[in-house]
Formats: sequence, structure tokens, C-alpha cells
Amino acid sequence: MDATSGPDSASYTITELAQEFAVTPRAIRFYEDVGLLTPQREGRNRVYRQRDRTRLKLTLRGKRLGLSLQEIKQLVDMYDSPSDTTQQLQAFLGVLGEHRRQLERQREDLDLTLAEISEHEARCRSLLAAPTRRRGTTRA
Amino acid sequence: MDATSGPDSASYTITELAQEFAVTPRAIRFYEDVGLLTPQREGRNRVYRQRDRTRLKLTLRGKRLGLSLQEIKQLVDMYDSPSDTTQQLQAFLGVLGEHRRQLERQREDLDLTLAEISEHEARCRSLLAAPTRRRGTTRA
DNA sequence: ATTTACGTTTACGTTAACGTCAGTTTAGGG
DNA sequence: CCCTAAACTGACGTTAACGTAAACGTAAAT
Repeated sequence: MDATSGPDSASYTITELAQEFAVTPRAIRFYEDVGLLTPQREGRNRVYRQRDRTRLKLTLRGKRLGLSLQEIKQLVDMYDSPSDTTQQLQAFLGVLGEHRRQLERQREDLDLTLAEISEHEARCRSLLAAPTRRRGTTRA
Repeated sequence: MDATSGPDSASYTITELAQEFAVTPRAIRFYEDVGLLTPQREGRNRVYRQRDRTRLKLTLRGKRLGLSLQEIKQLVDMYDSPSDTTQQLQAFLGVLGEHRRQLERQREDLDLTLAEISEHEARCRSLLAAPTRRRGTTRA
């Protein structure tokens, strides 16, 4: 019986994951160091399953949002921990709320910035359409 | 003639700005080191006008979006440089477009994350409303 | 049997963005 | 005149998030 041949759960090597998400193996190992990933081992080698693949994806998404790895871990850990007691659930809600507020503020900032960029783009294009040019190629 | 008494343009000390935006004077000086701020001097002391106040605000907004100080400088510098030649304008548009794409992707990530958080919050609240509690205070 | 390719651990190096002193200056108050 | 308060200039320390290099293991290919 070969344990790796089952159709149950796909597995990935570290370089496969690295290529798929355009990061280095070093980064992936580092994410393991901080507790974001917990791959199984096949002898000495790391074996990544769907769970870690997902957590990696969430990690990178969090990074693009500017979250720290610790913040990401806080979120992702809650995502797949059961947490049944009332206390746990309330703490859970607290952290979620905090993150939501932060992200909502971020969306405000984002929309503001995008609006300003649009303004500048428009101003820019109107200047390009204007006749009073000084120098520079008109796309030869 | 006192140059500081005119009603033309308000001026701020470094600690005033620091308090208003809840950052340290050290941070503000650092932003000057990287070229984000260029306050005037009154003797040895820094004097901030509206322009620098605005640039500081934009800087902090950029930080909340996860941008690096260099990226922020790229944007903010373009915001108040005239740039009249066709070449400049096209380069301008290029950089703006790049940032816009980045920010738009970020908004996708943001909306995804917010949606997931909402899901988790809902699941959490339904669990809290359920009867099968194990332990933990029901808010005494 | 040895090269090649991929994986591993250990450890030191690096960059960004400040924090944290330490020592100095300067304007104003008592 | 002394003292405090607020500013200043170095300059070294710190944290996060990896990069990079060295030295090693191992399975498949030649």
C-alpha cells in the first residue's frame, strides 16, 4: 500500500508550492517557523497538504493587505480552530471585530487613494491632449 | 515685521504635528530623512506648513495601506510636481497605473477577507446562541 | 560509482522603519 | 543668572521578514 498514491488528498513539495505562489522555499520555511504552516514529514522532507496550501494562500493575501505575519496567524488560526466555549467564542468575536474595523478603515483609505489617482490620471490625460507642448516625443 | 504672524499659512512645530497624527517626532524626522517632508527652518527648529502637513497625512494613509515609504514618496512626489513634458506625463501615467492596479488587487483581497470575517462572525454568533454550551461565563 | 537535483539544517547578513539614549542648544521664566 | 522645556544632532539598538551561503543527506539518472 503506497500512502502517497491515494486520490484522497493531493500533496505538494516545497518547491511546487513556491512556484505556484511565486515565493521562495525559504519564505515558506519561515512561515513554518512562525507557526503559519505545519507540514507533515516524509522522512526528512516536508509534505504539504491542502490545509497548508490554503493557509499559505491566506498568508500571502494577508501580506498583500499589509498585515504582519503575527496578525495573519491570529486570523488564520481562528479560521480552523473549533473553539466551543463561550469564552473562546467571545474572544474570537473580539479579535474578528478588531480586524474588521482595521480592514474597513483600510478600505476607506484605499478608496480615497484610488479616487485621487483617478483625478491625477484624468488631469494628466487632459494635459496630454492639450496643444501647449514643450518637448518630448509624441510617440515618434 | 514678524514673518510668523501673517494669516497666510499656518505653521506647526514637530510636536504639534506628532500629537495631531499620533506619531512620534522621531518618525516625522525620519520621514524627512527619506525625503517625504521638507520643512523650513527657523533657526535650528523645523517649521511645518500646510504642504508638509498634507504630505504627512498622505504618508500615514499610505502606511495604513501597507505601502513602503519609498512607494509613498513616489506617489506623493508626483502629486505636487508640475510635470509638463509629454515624456514626464507618460511616465507619470505609467506609475499611476501601476499603483492603481496594485490597489485594485488589494481591494479584491480586502473584500474577500472582509467577507470571510463576516462569515466567521456569523458562525460564531450562531454558536453563541445555540444551547449546547460546555463551560464559560454567560456574562455573569 | 559518481554526478545531478532537490531537500534539509544552521547560522549569519540585510533592509525598512523607526526606538532609544546621550549630549547640546536655545528661548523664556523666576 | 540659573533652570526648565522643547527642540536638535548623532549614533547605536531593535524587530520583522526574509536572503544568502555553507555543509550535508539522498534518490534518481548516467
